[in-house]
Amino acid sequence: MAHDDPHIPRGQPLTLDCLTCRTRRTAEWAALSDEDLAEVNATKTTRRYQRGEIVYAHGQPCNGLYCIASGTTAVRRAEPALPTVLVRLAFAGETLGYRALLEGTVCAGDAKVLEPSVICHVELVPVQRLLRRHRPLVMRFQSHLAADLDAAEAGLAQVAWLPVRSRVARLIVGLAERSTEINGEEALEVSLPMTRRDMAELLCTRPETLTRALQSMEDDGLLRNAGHRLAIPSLPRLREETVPPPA
Amino acid sequence: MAHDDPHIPRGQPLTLDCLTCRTRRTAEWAALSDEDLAEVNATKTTRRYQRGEIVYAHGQPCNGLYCIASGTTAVRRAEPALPTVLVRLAFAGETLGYRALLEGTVCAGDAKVLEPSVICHVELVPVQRLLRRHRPLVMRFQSHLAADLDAAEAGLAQVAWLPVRSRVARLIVGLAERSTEINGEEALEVSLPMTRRDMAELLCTRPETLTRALQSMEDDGLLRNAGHRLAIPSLPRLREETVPPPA
DNA sequence: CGTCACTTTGAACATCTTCAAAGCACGTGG
DNA sequence: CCACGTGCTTTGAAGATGTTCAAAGTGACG
Repeated sequence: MAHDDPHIPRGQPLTLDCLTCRTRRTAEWAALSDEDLAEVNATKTTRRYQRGEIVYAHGQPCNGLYCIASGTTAVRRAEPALPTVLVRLAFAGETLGYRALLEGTVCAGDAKVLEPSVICHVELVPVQRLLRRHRPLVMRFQSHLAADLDAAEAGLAQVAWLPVRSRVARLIVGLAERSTEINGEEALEVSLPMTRRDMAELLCTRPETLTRALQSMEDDGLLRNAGHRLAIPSLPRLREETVPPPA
Repeated sequence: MAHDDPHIPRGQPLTLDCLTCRTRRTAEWAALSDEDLAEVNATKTTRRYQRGEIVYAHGQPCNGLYCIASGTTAVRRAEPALPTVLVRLAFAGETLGYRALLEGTVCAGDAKVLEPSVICHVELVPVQRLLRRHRPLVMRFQSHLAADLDAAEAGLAQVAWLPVRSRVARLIVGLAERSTEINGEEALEVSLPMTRRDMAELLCTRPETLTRALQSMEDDGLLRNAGHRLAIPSLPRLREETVPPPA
């Protein structure tokens, strides 16, 4: 897979209506009235992204917002003199690039699409105009900031106290909870739309260590079919792995 | 030292004027006019805190804001089923507890004073009133949120890519930069107002590992006098330690 | 069907953690 | 004023955990 190939043909533009978007109620834009949203809708552009395409790049000046209609993207963070690190995944309904916009800074990292996605782009100026007159929208973005901070701090807590195996378990449980409505004891599947390298970065470890952790969990019957799609025989049993080991 | 003793006598109240506060220009309140600030000043209370005193505790409903007039406090984060972790230090001029206030949640962790401090408390209601009518103040808090997120993500990047020794170097360089105006090649001192345990948590490691890292840096002539106050013979040389080791 | 990237495996090694014990520093009470 | 207790820090040794490098598998896609 042409993971880092910059020559991927760009997807075709397509049309999509904010007012009837699947994410209408979850995205930041839920704070807007139909009229205001129509304004966003009129100025936005939509296109398909293939796996591996860059949404925005580190150091790039903010040129608006990106709203994920469908798909998953990896949000990386660049730190001077260090390789970038994958800090979080963004799913359908989430808005990308909002921090650079709110703070008037350049992008602090990269956003790269993990699976074929549809992403809308809203120009800088219309958003700024809306933010100026629309308090609830500001509050929504503020909440997003708070949620991201929360997640980042939770990540630090986990790295500080948990071994790799437990962190893997937490990631999988989290994805399982988000991907399906859980039905008690039933077996369920979860897809990992990222490479082992990405997943390793998200967990602050290396791909080899991650493989071994997954392997050991499979040996213990906590997982099956360790590829990019894995089955969970018992979510409760997997959950037991999310706390520090007893010893 | 009565680190965890809840029976520490509470410091005496004292008066302090926001308008002439040393942090007038740096704190969030810099966004306010003299008139608005006078309103804060009228309703706030000020008191001294001793080392070890709790400013706010995990799970506690938000009862306003805490503004550090002087001193340093440790901000911890609680994650279910895990010990709390020290996620950042807050210095004079910083406001504590703002996230719970903005988001209307309970406190996500504890804030504990590290050295004798003076901290003002502003009641919930006056702040909410100000936030409702004062855009720039909202933006200031938003920026604080963004800065904290930035720091948390930087922390993740460092844990992901750097060994303990480099992380220690980064922490010390950061403290050195914040504590004094740097004068080129000169030797300088930096105080560590926290225990080895706290510092270890901040770096996502254990106290023993931290001690050994400091020891090895002292052996290499990068530090001297490794107690709670340490001297830096050459900041540039220490800076070299903040990048991944060559091998 | 060959290529290329990703994944897995193995073995050696480095780093970090754990547990136990000794050394210090400071405040308390005799 | 000194002795003692308590908690923090340091040290040591052993072992677990995680990393690195190299090489062999695997799978997708041209």
